[in-house]
Amino acid sequence: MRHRLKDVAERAGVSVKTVSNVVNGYVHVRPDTRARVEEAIAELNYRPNLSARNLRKGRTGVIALAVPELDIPYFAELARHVVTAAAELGWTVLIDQTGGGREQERVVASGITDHLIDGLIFSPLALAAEDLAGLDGTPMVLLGERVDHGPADHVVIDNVAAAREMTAHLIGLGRRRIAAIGSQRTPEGASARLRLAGYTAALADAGIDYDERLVAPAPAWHRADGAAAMRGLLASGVRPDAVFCFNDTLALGALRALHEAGLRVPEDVAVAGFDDIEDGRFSIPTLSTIAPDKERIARLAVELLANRLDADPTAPPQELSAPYHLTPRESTSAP
Amino acid sequence: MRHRLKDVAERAGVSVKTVSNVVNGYVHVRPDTRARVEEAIAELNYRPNLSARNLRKGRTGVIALAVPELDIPYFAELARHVVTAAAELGWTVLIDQTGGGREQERVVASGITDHLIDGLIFSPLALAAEDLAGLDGTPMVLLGERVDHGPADHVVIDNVAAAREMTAHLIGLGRRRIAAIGSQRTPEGASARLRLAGYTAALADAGIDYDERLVAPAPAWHRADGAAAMRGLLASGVRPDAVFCFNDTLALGALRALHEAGLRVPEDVAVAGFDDIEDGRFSIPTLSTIAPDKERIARLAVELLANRLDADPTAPPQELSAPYHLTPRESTSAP
DNA sequence: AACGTTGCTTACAACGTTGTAGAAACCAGG
DNA sequence: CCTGGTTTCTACAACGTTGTAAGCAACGTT
Repeated sequence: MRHRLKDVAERAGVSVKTVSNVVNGYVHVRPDTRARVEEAIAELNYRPNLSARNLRKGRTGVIALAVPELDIPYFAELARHVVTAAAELGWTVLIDQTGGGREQERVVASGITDHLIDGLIFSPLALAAEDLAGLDGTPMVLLGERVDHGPADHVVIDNVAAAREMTAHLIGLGRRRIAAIGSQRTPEGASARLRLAGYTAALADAGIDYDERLVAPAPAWHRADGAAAMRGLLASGVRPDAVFCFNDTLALGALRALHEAGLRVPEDVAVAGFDDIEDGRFSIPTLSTIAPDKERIARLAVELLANRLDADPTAPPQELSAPYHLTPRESTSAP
Repeated sequence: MRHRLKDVAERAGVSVKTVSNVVNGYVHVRPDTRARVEEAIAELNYRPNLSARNLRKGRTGVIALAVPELDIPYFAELARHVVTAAAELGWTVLIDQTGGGREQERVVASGITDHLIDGLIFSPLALAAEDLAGLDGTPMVLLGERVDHGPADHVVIDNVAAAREMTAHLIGLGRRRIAAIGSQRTPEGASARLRLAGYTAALADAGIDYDERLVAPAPAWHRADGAAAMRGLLASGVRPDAVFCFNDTLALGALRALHEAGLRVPEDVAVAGFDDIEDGRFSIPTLSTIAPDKERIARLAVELLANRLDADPTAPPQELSAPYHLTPRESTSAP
């Protein structure tokens, strides 16, 4: 049923290698030979066996993208861009879902690199630098937070600056009791730490005292966590007039909790998020956010990988920064 | 840098095949030999070359999941479940994004099956039965709409019954002018046709006349399309007291448009969706929806694939049905 | 006529793995 | 110590592809 080069060769009356040459677009093939071969290929509906080709070439044409969870919209949107950018280079993307635990991420980082993929784009939550030490072979690009001076390329955005800018935006609306949702004390919370740092820096810039009671932790960054954190803040009796959520799903949860509490957004409480996911453009109210250039992030990651594959694989790791911009919407509009 | 069976064999002082036997858990290996080999494997950090193994075995351990768009939450959630179900069988999932066009889907259906994957789970939008004819080899499971009596297994939910049930639910609230958003006349719109059929059936059941002006098409099923369709309905002067959207993202867009028009949900207009995506549990108001059992769908699909791979590959195609249930939330609560 | 040059094609080996078949070592029972 | 059976191990070939090197025409140049 499934044909091989040999079958095509017999049918066209040429050698196996000539068929291979036609398939690979080698120039020195007589037009009539090429035509005969192509005809045979079409008749047999021949398709190359990629495993064999990979074995021979040492390349698979497949890269992996590992993200914590696909149904977090940010990662899904990112995945789309990575798939698109990779397709332009003729690569297929194998998407892996780590679940975000450190152990699972370690498995992905070390395990999946089994010759099946040429490279890995990895958006880790929990992974530490030492987990990456001694990984042989497969080139890797890290997305998001720096795994401090790890041995791999990475693409980041300036979380501190972005968080600071968003907090300053809230202050600019005249808000003074600005809560933050999403802090994390675990080692996994690298993004949380940086965004918190931006938040406190902006408060300091404006001469506003940091109030610990206004900072709510969130174990994960799902809608439910945002809603729970917001309810917690309201129940504790602090009365924020603005909330900076460390990502958009948290913010959507917070919007929901505020709605349930009968508070108006932005009149009573302004709400800001981070990530610019599609939902935020249609939520009620629409959500102000930090919009990282996801397409750029994806493209840079793919290019870094391509570089490491084609050029010097031993070059020192690079860190590239992707742009973002603050996108104000209804949830922080002036009343 | 990267080691082969041969390297391990030399280090352990045994033949290549013995190492292979150890790696594959073959029983008749003396404990001390096994120990020596395992030690060598550990020292060299040996990992099998999957391309070579695949070439030899004719299996890759990879299945593909092809969906139109990853950043449509329904597909992202589905993808998560498929990845989880496949992992239990030791399979890796390669996720492919077709974009939903017929030509692209045809390429995926015929092209990706290039020996790189053992099977394909495919959620097509546009694909027609004739595109699947004459696909050799790779087993495929279709999700969602039946490609009429195509040559492949598929997992469906009863769209007509579900849509009918939801429409009846709206009628049960006392609504009589019930709009539908999401109809499509293109051949791609198989889901749209079935859900529309359920809608009209429910109207007929209740003795309500079908009013064409209440049915709004949507080229795609994104939030923006839902919002646009809703605005269109309102602008046209029809005054629906309920809207059944053919999926949740359309419904979220419709909620937004209603909000902008100053209409209250559910007091003025009840809104219902389909798919039960996470957003709908936190939107304002929360969204009534049809909740298909996504986990079940994923599991059935993976099992069908496993069956076809391990058991009789020539068995006649099966069609399995997954359950769903109507989940009422705020957007259709009694005023 | 002998010579390189170029264009086209081919035989062979190799990529790293595992199935097959069989050799070697071991064991138990006579 | 031999016999027959089991356990343990190995040599070889094969999976389908492509790189290498080399062969064979056909050509134009000396």
